[in-house]
Amino acid sequence: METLTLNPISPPPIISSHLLSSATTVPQLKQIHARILRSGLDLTPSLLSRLLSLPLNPAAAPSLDYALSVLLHTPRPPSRLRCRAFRLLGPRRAIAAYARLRQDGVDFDRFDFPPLLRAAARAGEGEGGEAVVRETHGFVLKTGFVADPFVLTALVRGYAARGCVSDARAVFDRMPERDVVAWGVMLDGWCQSGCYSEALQLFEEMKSSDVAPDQVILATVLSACGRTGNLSSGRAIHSYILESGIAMDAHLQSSLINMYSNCGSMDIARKLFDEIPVKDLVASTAMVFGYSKIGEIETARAIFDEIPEKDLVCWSAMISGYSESDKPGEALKLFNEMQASGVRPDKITMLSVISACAHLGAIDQAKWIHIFVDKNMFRDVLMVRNALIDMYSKCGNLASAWRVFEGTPQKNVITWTSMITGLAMHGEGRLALALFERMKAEGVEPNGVTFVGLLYACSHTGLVAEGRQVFESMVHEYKVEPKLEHYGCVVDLLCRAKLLREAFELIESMPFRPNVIIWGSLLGGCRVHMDVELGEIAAKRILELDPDHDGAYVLLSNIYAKANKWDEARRVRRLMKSRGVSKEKGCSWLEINGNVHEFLMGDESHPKSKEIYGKLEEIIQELVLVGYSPDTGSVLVDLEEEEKKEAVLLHSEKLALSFGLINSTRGSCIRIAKNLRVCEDCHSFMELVSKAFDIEIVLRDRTRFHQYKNGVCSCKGFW
DNA sequence: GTAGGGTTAG
Repeated sequence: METLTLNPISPPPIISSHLLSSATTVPQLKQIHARILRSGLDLTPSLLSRLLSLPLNPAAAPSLDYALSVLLHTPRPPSRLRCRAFRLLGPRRAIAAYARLRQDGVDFDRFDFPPLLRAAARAGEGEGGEAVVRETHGFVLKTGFVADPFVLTALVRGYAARGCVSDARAVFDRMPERDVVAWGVMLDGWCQSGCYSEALQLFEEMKSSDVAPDQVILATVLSACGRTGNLSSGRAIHSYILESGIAMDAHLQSSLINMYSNCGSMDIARKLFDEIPVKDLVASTAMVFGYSKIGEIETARAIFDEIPEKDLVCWSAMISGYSESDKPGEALKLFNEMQASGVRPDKITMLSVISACAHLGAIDQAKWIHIFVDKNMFRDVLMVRNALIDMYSKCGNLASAWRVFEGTPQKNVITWTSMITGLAMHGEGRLALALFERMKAEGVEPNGVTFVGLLYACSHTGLVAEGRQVFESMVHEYKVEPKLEHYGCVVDLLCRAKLLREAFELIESMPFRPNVIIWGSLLGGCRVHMDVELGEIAAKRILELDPDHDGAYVLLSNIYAKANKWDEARRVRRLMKSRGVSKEKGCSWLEINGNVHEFLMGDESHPKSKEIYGKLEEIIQELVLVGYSPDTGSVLVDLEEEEKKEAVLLHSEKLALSFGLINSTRGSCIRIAKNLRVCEDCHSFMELVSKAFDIEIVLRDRTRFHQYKNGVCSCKGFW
């Protein structure tokens, strides 16, 4: 540490000006401070002034604490120093300083408020930010002279940042004069609170005011259009820009591209993007995002690869693109590449990576990412914890999900919803309902997604009465407007409970046009509980909406086959073939020692393929002894019965299970993830294997978990 | 006052 040579006999006046101005670090100033105290002279204002002009590191808490304590020991610090202190100390200390100064009866002036309000805007939860905004507002009302545009704009921002957006609007409305910045702050305020239609409304007001929108305003409002997928408003703004002759700068160009990308209009986005001579990083990221969203992940990757200097945001966009496009393995690979290139992830990147792990369903990867989270200071970030809860649930590890959940002190609605949904996925419907009671007791308001989870919990556990009651309370007690997916859950609930006719009536009477998912639930129910007539209707409706829906053909044909209507079954299959529709290939994943192995139906590409088929043969022989015979009801192709048996025995989850058995010992657990729903034969196969081989099997299919133990599955038949 | 990436469901 650098030290200053102090002459112990030098007289006090020299300490004051010369030494103070030559100090360049906080430790040096501290030494001088000690001398000043000994000298008996009060030089704290000069000391404070010098201290606040040093480059104080915002991350260096000790020097900021020191600055705060000097400020608090300075009697009546002048306005200039108060301002600088509010700016430099960081939100928490700035608010503490303000509280003390107010107690000391300091007369604040209009220069104090903007930096103070900025601190209040940035303060964390529970640090008193909102109180500061309200008190400042009180000052402004009491002393009319403080009502200058800077203070009022800062107030608008302060209220908006604290989530009090209607208070912000009230201040904004009473401003005698509003410049373009004031409009911008208000506009941003609505956007930050997710009130995008109000933002658009405000933009309309602005157009008829005497202040003309500039590039910043337009970029903000375009972003609002993008976030809400409001293509028509976005296009109108595009026209407005062209008509009003506002200069198209790089920011605005990127905002436009982003708006079109977000609205799924990739043709227009592409055209605008191609017109840019030098590809802007932001515009490229918007393109990567847009192509990922419409499922053109290869095109997204091509643009991503062309970006010369990749920053954190574009890496994250590409990672999340893979994660959302059913390519979680690629997402994790890219995450490793990102780190190898020296880019550090932030919490938003982590959300995508954790979500990728959840989609992958691989528990070893999940544990690894959790360790990564802890090592990299993301442990206490609520959003990250929420994502971890979901990840563990989806990886079949409910106990770990629960541990993260209970270890989260400040739970928000997403925390509760994730845990409720996790319990639902694992067939713990009653626990999910109990958790909802706890959530209510703790005063957390459920949202629409919470109710999806709860209804889902009921339908996957066969709790019909409870499910109806949940739907009732959602509408009447919580005033959550039921959306299509809520009706979908109720339809699912009724179908699983064999109340097919009632489900059909609900579909016909609900205030939405049913989509393929809703009809699919009914069709699935008809398949399980055998209702040919309703099944035909459901399949017909699905194929009207989506002629390429492979599941509809498959299920309808299964229904006919099960009802011994062979001609009909064949007709459906021929129709499917003539329309060129093919069934999505079954695919299963199995994780061994951190490596994920992929199996397709009838797959022989695995290096240990021979061994796998040998093991499968052995398993079948053992199961036949306990009465197993292949159930071919789910086989679609026109085959002889023997060949069908063979086909069902080649299902991807059976191959994965064989490989799992080769690599595990009795009493352990095999985890398999599958892209489709598990078929009836595989389901009973797994049950039998769990008993015969004394092994636990956790199978995640498209909709839920099946945990096979000692011959029984946790789904109790609801699947 | 500034455009790009985000957790729960489907």
